Amino acid sequence: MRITIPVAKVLAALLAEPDAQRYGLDLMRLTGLPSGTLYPVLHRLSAAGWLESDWETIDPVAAGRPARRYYRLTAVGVTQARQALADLRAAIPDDRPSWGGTEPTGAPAW
Amino acid sequence: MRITIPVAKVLAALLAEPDAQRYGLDLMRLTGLPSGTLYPVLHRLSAAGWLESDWETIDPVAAGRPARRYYRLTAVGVTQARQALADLRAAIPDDRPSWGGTEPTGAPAW
DNA sequence: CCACCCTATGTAGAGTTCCGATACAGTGGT
DNA sequence: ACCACTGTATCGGAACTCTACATAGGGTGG
Repeated sequence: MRITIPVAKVLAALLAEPDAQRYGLDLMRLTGLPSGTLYPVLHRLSAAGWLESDWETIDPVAAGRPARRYYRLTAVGVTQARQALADLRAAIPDDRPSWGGTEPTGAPAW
Repeated sequence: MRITIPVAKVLAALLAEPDAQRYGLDLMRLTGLPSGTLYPVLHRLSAAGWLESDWETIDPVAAGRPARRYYRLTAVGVTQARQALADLRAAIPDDRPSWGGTEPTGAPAW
């Protein structure tokens, strides 16, 4: 499973509340991803066994909207996602290299 | 400038020590990226004005190695890179929902 | 009744990015 | 002669992203 930024956003959204029922449009709002990015990501994660999903059991006519497909992390997915995000955060650490940035004419030693 | 994970790794490596002279092989080691990924990233960052670079002035015969090409962040690059990394970190927030250290193996003191 | 927006999932295709392989060039070892 | 090492760099196919678009039902307005 290749971790990219869209993938990481999806994993972060799912990990934030592992018990919540998440569906496509919901994740689009949480991650800010367009549907053309999100759904392929969900399919890849499912194919990799990180996610499982099933259709909401409602009558679309009665509910007045299309049925949702709910996605949730598998046990494997939770572990892998946590590891992947931890690795990613470790690779992009906070900087703070001694000097505080846009100092007005402070430039000391060099 | 599109921020991807390889791009972010390069920016993080350069921001960690903005004064250091960084060259390709050096950044390959720091970021773990292969040359076929790193050099296109460096070129894209240069084209975007975030990086500038020049050749090391040595005699390769006397030094016993090829000359290096040194890359460093421009003033614009420093600002943009900081912003980009901050945005990325914000997009991939820390989880820790309801987690008691259930790890049987090697989980240290925290 | 058609146009249009809303919820919802999903595909198409162009463009961008990634990364293994490869190239080049010089040093140095066996 | 051949391989390993330090360097920079490109090529090309696979993978990924994302703007459109497709589908489908409900509701509202002209």
